[in-house]
Amino acid sequence: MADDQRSKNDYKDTLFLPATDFPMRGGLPKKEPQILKRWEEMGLYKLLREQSKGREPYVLHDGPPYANGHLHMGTALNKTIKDIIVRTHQMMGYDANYVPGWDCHGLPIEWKVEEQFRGKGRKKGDVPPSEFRTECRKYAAKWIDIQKAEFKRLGVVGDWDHPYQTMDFATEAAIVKEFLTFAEKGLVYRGSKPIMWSPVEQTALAEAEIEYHDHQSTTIWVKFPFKDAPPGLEGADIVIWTTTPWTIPANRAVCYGPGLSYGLYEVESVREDLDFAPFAKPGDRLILADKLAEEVFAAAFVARYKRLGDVSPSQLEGAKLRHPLEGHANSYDFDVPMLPGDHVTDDAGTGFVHTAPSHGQEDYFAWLGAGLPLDAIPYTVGPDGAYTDEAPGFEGMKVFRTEGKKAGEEGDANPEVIKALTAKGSLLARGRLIHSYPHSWRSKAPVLFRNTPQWFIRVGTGEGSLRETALKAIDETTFYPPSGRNRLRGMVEQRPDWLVSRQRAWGVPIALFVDKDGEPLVDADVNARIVAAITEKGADAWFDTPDAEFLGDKYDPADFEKVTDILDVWFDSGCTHAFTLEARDDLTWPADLYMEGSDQHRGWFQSSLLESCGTRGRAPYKAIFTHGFVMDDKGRKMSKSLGNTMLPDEVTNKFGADILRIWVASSDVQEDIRVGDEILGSAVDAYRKLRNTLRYLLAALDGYTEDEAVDFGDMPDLERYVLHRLQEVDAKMQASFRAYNFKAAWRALSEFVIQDLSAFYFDVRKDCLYCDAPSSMKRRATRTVMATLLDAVTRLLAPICPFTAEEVYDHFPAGLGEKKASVHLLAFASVPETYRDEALAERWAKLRGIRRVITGAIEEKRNEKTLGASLEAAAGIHIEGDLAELAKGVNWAEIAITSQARLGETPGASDAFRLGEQPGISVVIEKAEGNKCGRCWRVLPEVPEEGALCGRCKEAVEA
RNA sequence: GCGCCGGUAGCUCAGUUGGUUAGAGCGUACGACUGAUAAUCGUAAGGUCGGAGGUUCAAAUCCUCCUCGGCGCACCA
Repeated sequence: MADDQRSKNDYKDTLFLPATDFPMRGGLPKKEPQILKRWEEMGLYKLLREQSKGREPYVLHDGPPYANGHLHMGTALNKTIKDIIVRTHQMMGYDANYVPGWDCHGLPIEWKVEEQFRGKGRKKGDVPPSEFRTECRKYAAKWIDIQKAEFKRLGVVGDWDHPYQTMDFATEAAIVKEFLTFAEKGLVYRGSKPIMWSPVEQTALAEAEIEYHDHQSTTIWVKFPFKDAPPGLEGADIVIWTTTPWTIPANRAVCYGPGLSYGLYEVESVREDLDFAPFAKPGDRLILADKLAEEVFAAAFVARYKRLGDVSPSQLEGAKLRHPLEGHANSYDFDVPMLPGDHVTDDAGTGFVHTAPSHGQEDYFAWLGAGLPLDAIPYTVGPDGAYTDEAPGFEGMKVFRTEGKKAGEEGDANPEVIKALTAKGSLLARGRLIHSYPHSWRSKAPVLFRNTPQWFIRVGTGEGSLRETALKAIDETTFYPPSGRNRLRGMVEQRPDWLVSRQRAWGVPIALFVDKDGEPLVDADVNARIVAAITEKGADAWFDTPDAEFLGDKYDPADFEKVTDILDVWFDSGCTHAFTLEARDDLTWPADLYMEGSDQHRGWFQSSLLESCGTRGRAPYKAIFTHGFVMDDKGRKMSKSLGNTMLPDEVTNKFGADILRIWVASSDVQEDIRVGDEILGSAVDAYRKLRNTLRYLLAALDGYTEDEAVDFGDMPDLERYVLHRLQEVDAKMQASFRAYNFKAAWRALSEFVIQDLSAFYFDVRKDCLYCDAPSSMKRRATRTVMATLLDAVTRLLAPICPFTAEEVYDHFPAGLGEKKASVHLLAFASVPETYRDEALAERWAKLRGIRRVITGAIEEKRNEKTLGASLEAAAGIHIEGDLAELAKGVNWAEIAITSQARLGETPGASDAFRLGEQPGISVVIEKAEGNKCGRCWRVLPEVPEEGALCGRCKEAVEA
């Protein structure tokens, strides 16, 4: 026994066992930062650009993330996909330059900075705007630095030293210039729109700045007489109900529901058990929704009433009413049209909706939808919540108090309006209601919808409109997936004009002067001075520079008003193509691709489209790719409250960026994708398998040089088959990369590596590799193929796992492959088309089918405990039909890793092993006869005694 | 509520113009090896293709409804 042991070890030294210092385990969390550092030091990005000078450009234009907060899985997904796209195109031979960018302006940063100031005991109103903006700028810059480091950690390659930032002075100026181009084209106009307004803080509020609290409102039922009553409705009044009496002076229409059932009612008697006289009088004729009549009469203290007949909505069509305040302060003597509206229901109220287009979204749209003019909408309430002179008779009265301890409480407006209505006899009833009402989350005071002047970009409709240009541009764009086209198209078809003004501080100014008629001044010289000033000093220049300096000698500042609103941040990001793609020499316009989450159909894809179509007549992109959102492992949205969140940082720290990237590459990113421990676990498993296979290749190729290489024509069938498969996989992967179908590429790669290489080719060739003499043609052919595999697979892996590919490349045998400073400076390998041999592939597919029967037969013996290693076996194979011819001349012992094999013998009777899926093949496994070769472990009759050498090994050892 | 997208084994994905018993890899179980060894190899068990109707000789695939989930729906990036 001791002797056997020794001789075994002796022969072990004569084997050519794999050797490499490439570690089995990646240790990615530690190793990746080191590799990153090296790339940084060698200036990889710069080397890439220098090397690809003159190549056809491929431009993926980065949609800017918001410069606030750490990365989440969604941003990591986004940047990883982009990086894979950029890297694959670079390796396919393009100059794929990637310039990342950031969106810096906007409300979320304002909030954070306000918070900072409040922390120091300063209110926003106390901080000079320029100081406030400086702080916003600092805040954004801080997060850009943090995010930049986080993006780099994911392995994203790009011009991180020169990203674009929407807050750069030159960029702010460029955005202003773009906006002024719209103005020059006559596409900018001042309109009007009701927005949430806090009179206490005198600011517009976003939906997210609103919270809802119970609020007690005075409700009123108001009668509107007909101007010319439709036949049969003479003397009847339309009744509305409202919780905001103060909006009555702004009333301009009454909406009815075209699908509701209405009736004409008459009051017969009122209650007499009261200590006051109800407003309603016997004989009053009222029109009400049938479902609500009873309720209304109860509120009006009507004791008895009768229904006189139906009122069909069609009778109301086109009817005109008189304002309930008609004659008050000698005013309100205009027609109040009745408008159909689907928003009108008979769930509450009267079935008629008091419509004040300056105080409600639905009112506003009902008004515009009826084709009524924007400029007929009054501004009845000012910034302080007080009536303006467009509310005659109520000027200066406040809806809510805005000063002192009682700020937020009801002002004079409601009581005064009610008084006036009562005087006119227009009031039918009044009451109180506690209901949920929007309040400012800062001051907790109630807010109101207030009509304010706003700036719009005209999208328009029909020939020559921006909408038409945009729709045409959508037709000319390629969408991945194709359904994106309809989605974007639908949104562009539906959307209203682009509201671009915001009453905020942190953003690019709407740098316009408005004349006395409300028209923007369009003058090239003035605009040039504005752009020059902002280029030099940023947005502050617009606010701080005296008007005269911009207006020059031609205009009198007294004739113009300076707009102090800022631009919608979507306009900023809509301009990235202009100030990045167009402005930089190392990029091209339009972009080959915009790649973002599907939410950007409504965001950046659209704002960029409109901006570019308005100024340049076409889309700034040739194609759009959309990805889905990151969900938890059950497909649910991630949220802090559910506790199912995961951060990219946790993934890279625990597993490494390459693992995160495999997760991305193996998922269907065009849909929502899931992430969780199990899912990342499979990415880790896949990684391990891949890494080990590459490690095996490195080890098998220890000491390999080109001198050893064998010509394709001189290779055994098996080698040619493997090269065929490599060619197939390479072609498939590159085609998939081109179509942005990474999961197909990943699948092709991992199935090839696992099934064809690890489980088949390597296993079969192990004996040859370890035991044959280095001079043997077969062994040389094997190593030639393995060298080709290592080179090609490493390159194919590089865009997906840039860190590991680099590590593998570092360990390449000295005599192998193209030498560059980094694997990322290489192109994909050119696997020759001549490797393709479909007939050979078909043959091997069948041979592998036969092999499966043999392995199955061996397994059966193992289960019977009569066999351990497959080398203990001798296979007796019988094949019927066409397959028999095919199997001839194949070294089955080698292919099936048995010691011996005989083909074509009479099938073993009933005990022969068969597989249902491989009909006509039967295999009998027996113990191989002979002795075990002490070196290669095959059991052969030629081996004189147990542990001695077989003929092949003897030669190899002696050579 | 409205618009768009999706639901195939525990997980990630294939399923070509509707056409044999719906596939692969991973994971799992069991086993082998101990010369890829915290690796490698083998075998096996897993699916009423979200549900219900319908069209058809034939449906994961086409139609309708339902259900579950996602994105968007104007001061929010």
